[in-house]
Amino acid sequence: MVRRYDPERRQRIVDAALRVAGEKGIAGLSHRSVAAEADVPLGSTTYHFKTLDDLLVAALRQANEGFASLVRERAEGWGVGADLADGLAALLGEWAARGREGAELEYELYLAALRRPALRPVAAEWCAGIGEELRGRTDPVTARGLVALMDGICLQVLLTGGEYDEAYTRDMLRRVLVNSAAD
Amino acid sequence: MVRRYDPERRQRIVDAALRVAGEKGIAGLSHRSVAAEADVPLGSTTYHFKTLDDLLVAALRQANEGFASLVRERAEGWGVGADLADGLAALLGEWAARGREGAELEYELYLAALRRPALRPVAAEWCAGIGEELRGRTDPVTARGLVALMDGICLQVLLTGGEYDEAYTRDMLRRVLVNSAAD
Amino acid sequence: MVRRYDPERRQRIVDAALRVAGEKGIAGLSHRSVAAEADVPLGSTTYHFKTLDDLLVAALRQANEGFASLVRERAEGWGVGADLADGLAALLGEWAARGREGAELEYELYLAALRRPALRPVAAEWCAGIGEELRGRTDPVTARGLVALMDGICLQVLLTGGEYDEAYTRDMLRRVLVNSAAD
Amino acid sequence: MVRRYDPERRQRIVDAALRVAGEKGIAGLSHRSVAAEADVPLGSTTYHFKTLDDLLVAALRQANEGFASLVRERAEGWGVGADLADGLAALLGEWAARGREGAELEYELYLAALRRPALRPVAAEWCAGIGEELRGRTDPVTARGLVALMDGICLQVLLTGGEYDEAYTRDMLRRVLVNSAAD
DNA sequence: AATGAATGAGCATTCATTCAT
DNA sequence: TATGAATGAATGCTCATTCAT
Repeated sequence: MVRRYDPERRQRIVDAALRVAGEKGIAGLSHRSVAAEADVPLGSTTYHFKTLDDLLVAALRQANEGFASLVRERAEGWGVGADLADGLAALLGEWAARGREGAELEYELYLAALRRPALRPVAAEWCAGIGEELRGRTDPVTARGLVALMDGICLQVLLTGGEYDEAYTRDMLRRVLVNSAAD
Repeated sequence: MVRRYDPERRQRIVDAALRVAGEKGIAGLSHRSVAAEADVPLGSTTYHFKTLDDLLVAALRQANEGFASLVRERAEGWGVGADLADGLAALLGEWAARGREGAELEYELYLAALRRPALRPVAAEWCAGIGEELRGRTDPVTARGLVALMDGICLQVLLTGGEYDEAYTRDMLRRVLVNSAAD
Repeated sequence: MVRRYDPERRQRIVDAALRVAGEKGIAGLSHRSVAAEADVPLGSTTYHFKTLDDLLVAALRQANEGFASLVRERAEGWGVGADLADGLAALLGEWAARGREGAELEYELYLAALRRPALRPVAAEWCAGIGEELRGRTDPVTARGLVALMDGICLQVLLTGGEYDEAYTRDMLRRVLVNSAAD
Repeated sequence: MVRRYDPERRQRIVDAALRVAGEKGIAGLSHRSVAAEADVPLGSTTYHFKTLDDLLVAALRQANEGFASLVRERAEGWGVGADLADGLAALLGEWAARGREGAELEYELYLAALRRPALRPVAAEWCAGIGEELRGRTDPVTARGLVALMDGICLQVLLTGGEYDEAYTRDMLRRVLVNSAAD
């Protein structure tokens, strides 16, 4: 075994972990499976990440970051009211279009956070991106409702294995938004 | 070795599985942990449930049954439009009031279907209860939106550790419902 | 479960055992696998055959019987010398033509008998068929050599996964036979 | 827990596996039985040999090695024709003289290839030793016949529990060889 | 800093056999 | 007579983590 000078090994391990978790779920993530995927000796994963949870947190934080930056980029074009619904529906469309695997992984984060305190803060960041962008474009209660609705729609797509329906999503988001004006 | 005559052992194993999953999460559920909780030999769990998935399915189905019967009972008092929102919001209130642990467990089982195809059909039944009662009280698209919204709201309650807010839920459900008239 | 009147169940279990052993090898034979293949309750296999060895012996005896009767039928046409080589080579051809599965199973018997005394007598019967027919057609030493050669050729076919070559077999058998005249 | 520094553990596990297989047959070989025989923790056997087949392959290869080197050593003295028969018969005599247990073990491993594809290539090596030495001393078809005959003779010795008869073996090998000249 | 080796705990599953019905 | 239920033992295998080098 040649000891390579490999300054990005840590990053490569995280990438591999995301790939493994995407394919086999968080339950399929182990030091061994990650080491194999990263083509790195087993000891290397335990060296860079003392425990599995450490590795999990690093991987999920990176996954979140991708979502957050997507939100930031797209949010510039969002208006208020019906326009906002268009933007959000399109955003979910982009999210879903990246494939079931990534979406599944990010939702598993929710699930895992339910039981693993170490993941709670990471899970909390997931919504933060959208939350920030909604602030100023609608009232807080409506914002909360929008996020809940989007969550529920994503969940249904994943659990039923159906296709994401952007028109339907836009319609529902609009209903929640339009009435906010009347409050 | 005492060989007990125990005609309800199968049921006791399912009950134990629900208890274990409630306490330690699905990840903590194993033939061994269930056997210990049910005070039954290990072989007994594999005898009654060929695979762990079989046991999981039985447990999820039983958990669902409680929710389904709750829906059936309450649905009689539901009207249409705003009244329907009242009924649904109250229903979720009752569900949440039974305590966090039960709700968490049901959601964890529900979300586990994401990665375990064997659970998908059972997860689909979860919504069926509400779905049936909504039929006839609103159009199918609106019904789908209502279920998505309720799902999202429940998820938020569980993940943020906040309290269930019935008034807010009613408000959001109404927004989705009221506009359905205009379609 | 309907308790069928099924007077041939014992036989059906033996047939199923042969099928299972043919497909998965003797190591894959268990009360359960046989019961499933025979579409019979588990208890039925242990009822008719007290132990697994009992079932194994019954199954292998039946397999032998098939080979023995094949030999008896064909042996009528055998002559002496070169003619005998023709007959034996053709016999092996028929044997091999029944498919790898049956041949594998019968050879596994040899292997198993090496370690399981219960199977020794059954294994001994395997060669008896040919032995009898060779008596009178050649001297005992040559007979022994012929059987050894046939055994070795079969073994090579099975282990290398190659095709049975009747012409080559005939040639080799003839060499052993022709020289017997010179002794 | 004493963690021993034991650089030859892998080899000791293979040795133990051969001992176990010799005593209890391949069927009695398990990670546990080998670990016990090698006086090594269970995890050690699965660490060095990912699967039981891997261990089996290593054991078979080592068993073969003994035979192969025996062949290499003796082959120098072999001539052609009848002389070759002398050499081969003597070689089998030496092989058999090492005792029934070793021979039984080597044959059991060899025959196990029937059902375990992983062992097939290793089983093929078994003949390769002789095959190489025969090349140049006779034609390929005759060589194949010689190996088949030797295989069959060894099998008979083991299964009948009889003694190895070198004179008989020489006689039969000669018959196959002598006629090769006439082709 | 890096890693191969090591290890005890745990897992899902299969099994032969026994026994109450 | 049949058979579903039961059970303890065993199996192959994976794993997180530790440690000597």
